[in-house]
Amino acid sequence: MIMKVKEIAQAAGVNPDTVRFYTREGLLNPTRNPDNNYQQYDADDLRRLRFARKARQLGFSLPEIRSILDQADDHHSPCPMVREVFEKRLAEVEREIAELQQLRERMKSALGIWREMPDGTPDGHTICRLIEHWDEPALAKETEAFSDD
Amino acid sequence: MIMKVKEIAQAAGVNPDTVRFYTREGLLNPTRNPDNNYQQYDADDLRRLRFARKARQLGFSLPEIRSILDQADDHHSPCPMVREVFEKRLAEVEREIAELQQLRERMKSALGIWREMPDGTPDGHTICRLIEHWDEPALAKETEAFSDD
DNA sequence: CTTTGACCTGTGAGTTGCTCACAGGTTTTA
DNA sequence: TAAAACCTGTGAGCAACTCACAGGTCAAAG
Repeated sequence: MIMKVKEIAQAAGVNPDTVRFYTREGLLNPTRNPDNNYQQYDADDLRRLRFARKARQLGFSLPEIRSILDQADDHHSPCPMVREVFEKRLAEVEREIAELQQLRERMKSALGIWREMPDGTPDGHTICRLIEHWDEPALAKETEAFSDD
Repeated sequence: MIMKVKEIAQAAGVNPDTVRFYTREGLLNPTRNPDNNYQQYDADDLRRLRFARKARQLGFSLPEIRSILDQADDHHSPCPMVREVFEKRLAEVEREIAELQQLRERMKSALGIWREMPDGTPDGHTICRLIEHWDEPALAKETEAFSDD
């Protein structure tokens, strides 16, 4: 089963330009139709493309995906690298969640405070002032020099 | 209190190049030292810079921050836009959290299944196969054409 | 048979928010 | 006085696409 760019793109639910991009990035290895120089993708390319998209959803980078795919090509035995990357990624996801949750709590409590303020719902100025006094959760190190205004 | 690039950068805990970048993006309005053409930042610039950094941590974009800052400059009365953007951003954060949590659960349960498999800890191949069969949580629409292999 | 429209080709630029490199001018320090 | 450390603007690079462009190809309609 051979497909042209638009066809494989449709089959995988992606933008044809993404297919072209993945092709030039070496994730897909289509052959050529010698008559017209068009790219010819087969079922294996489709599998690779779908794999790549799913791995992207998991947060793998394109170089990571490419090396996974390459090792699978080489029949290069089980690749422990894949598992390593997967667990590293899981840790990242958990860290991102924690950060975002912290952020959400701070935003929500800020909104709550504003709502309870005498003037009623918070206006823009109030919020600007609040952001100004937002505490930096990290990377506040050499902020001591030139002590504020 | 006048500061040069490196000084204000240090005071805000950012890279001097970020200061230069924000300056050319119009977030900071330093004056010039006519003697040597150096940029001169004052306490107000520092406030703007710190505000910008905090707003960035909340996920505001630079254009958003610039318009907030500009409206504050115009003494343009409380800007309801700010509040709108803030609440929009909060909603985004909550959506991101939900997505990441879903992702985490799927990754963890996958790892759990692998660990319980007869062969012991999952190898790369197993994981590759699992990623291949990962269900797409969304955007699976016209995936029907060219029904897989 | 030719035109039209939809597709294909590769390449280059735009997106976001920085960060770094470069080449040249200035100021400080030894 | 010369080297080190700073300043200047501009331009490129990062990730992962997305889109625009110019030109070639192909299927169907006139």
